[in-house]
Amino acid sequence: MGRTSDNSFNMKLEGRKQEIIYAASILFKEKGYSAVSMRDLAKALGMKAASLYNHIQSKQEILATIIIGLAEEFTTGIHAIVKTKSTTVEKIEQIIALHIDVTLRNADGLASLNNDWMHLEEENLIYFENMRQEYEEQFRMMVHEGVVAGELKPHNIEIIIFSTLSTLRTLYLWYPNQRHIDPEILKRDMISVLLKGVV
Amino acid sequence: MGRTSDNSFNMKLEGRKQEIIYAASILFKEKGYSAVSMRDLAKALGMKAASLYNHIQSKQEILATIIIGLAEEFTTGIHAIVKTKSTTVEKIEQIIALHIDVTLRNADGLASLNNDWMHLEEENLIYFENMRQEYEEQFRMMVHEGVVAGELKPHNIEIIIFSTLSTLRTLYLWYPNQRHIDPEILKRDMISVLLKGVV
DNA sequence: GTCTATAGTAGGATAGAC
DNA sequence: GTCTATCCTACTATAGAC
Repeated sequence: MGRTSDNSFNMKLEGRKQEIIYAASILFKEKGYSAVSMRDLAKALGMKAASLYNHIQSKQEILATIIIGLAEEFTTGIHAIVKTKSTTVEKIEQIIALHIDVTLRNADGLASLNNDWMHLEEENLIYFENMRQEYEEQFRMMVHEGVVAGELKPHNIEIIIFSTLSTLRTLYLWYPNQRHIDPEILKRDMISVLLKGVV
Repeated sequence: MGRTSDNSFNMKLEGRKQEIIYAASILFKEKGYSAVSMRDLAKALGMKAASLYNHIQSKQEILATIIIGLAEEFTTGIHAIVKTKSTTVEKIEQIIALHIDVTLRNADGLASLNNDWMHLEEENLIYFENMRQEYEEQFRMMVHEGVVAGELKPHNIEIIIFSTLSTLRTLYLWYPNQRHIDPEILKRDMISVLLKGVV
């Protein structure tokens, strides 16, 4: 499956295909990509496995569609944030908001992005790894500038990056159990906890 | 495989079995339990798949041995911490130290605990889920007491628990790339970042 | 304790009827 | 667009020689 030879990632998918991707996201979240069979997926949709192939080319295509679309959202998002003329703290606040927004929209898909990206193949694996590395690099530069400017405490930069990103990346596991929290209040509290601590 | 009918979890394993568990931990971390075959595992150990069964009963036993042992370490650890007559902040500091210690000792195994626990079967799945729930409950009570006593800021308790645990649970992914950091300095900085924030 | 050989099952994917 | 039937491969695990 070539990345440039189809249109799976950026445009809206036809109805049936979108249903398949959506059902797959849920199953992949529960058991992981490798443990979900095409028969499992078909059963969840009330059809037979063979019928899936009228809508998708392969199991691999489903995984790539889920992951690459989300990775591109994060890439686009952080580029927009970097460009703004904000303070470092404001930029980090916007990154927290970005993760919360994406999580609210597609928590299930984020499970695959976090746990099953290594099962991507060929160009998609490389493409994903490059996006992820670039994302971390943008974040790293941001934190570095914040420390130099005296906005952030002079902690080990890697620890700041790790502790912040690990929390944001795991939101997909936690938020579905906390739907009663208003998203705006969640953003405010998350910003407060991550930036100012709990003591 | 019954939990009480063998001694896999608490005592030291014979040499060859331990090598198998160790090699499996690494492979499970890289690709996940379901995507690692017994042939993959055997190849990593320079033997044939059939030979593995002279040392272990099933693939499932390997997973359970990895996960249950670690879960019991955390259970024992948090019970000891709860019993101490420390302030809440001191207890949280001890929990951070506990996670760092376990991660230093067995980062690979923690990948299975975090990502493949749902592939445990029967009693082991129930046993694990109970331990995990109890762990979170102990943590929750601790944070609650800290807020009531005025030691912790009156944030949403669930957000504090989530942000702290998500970072500690993801240490296994991060620490192997940061081996140059002295464990004691890591503990100190992690305590500072998680409790007092970065601003 | 390791091997070869293989049983028995389940996986992804395709062919062709309807 | 969905189905049944099936191909081919890969999986976990066992049997039995050495």
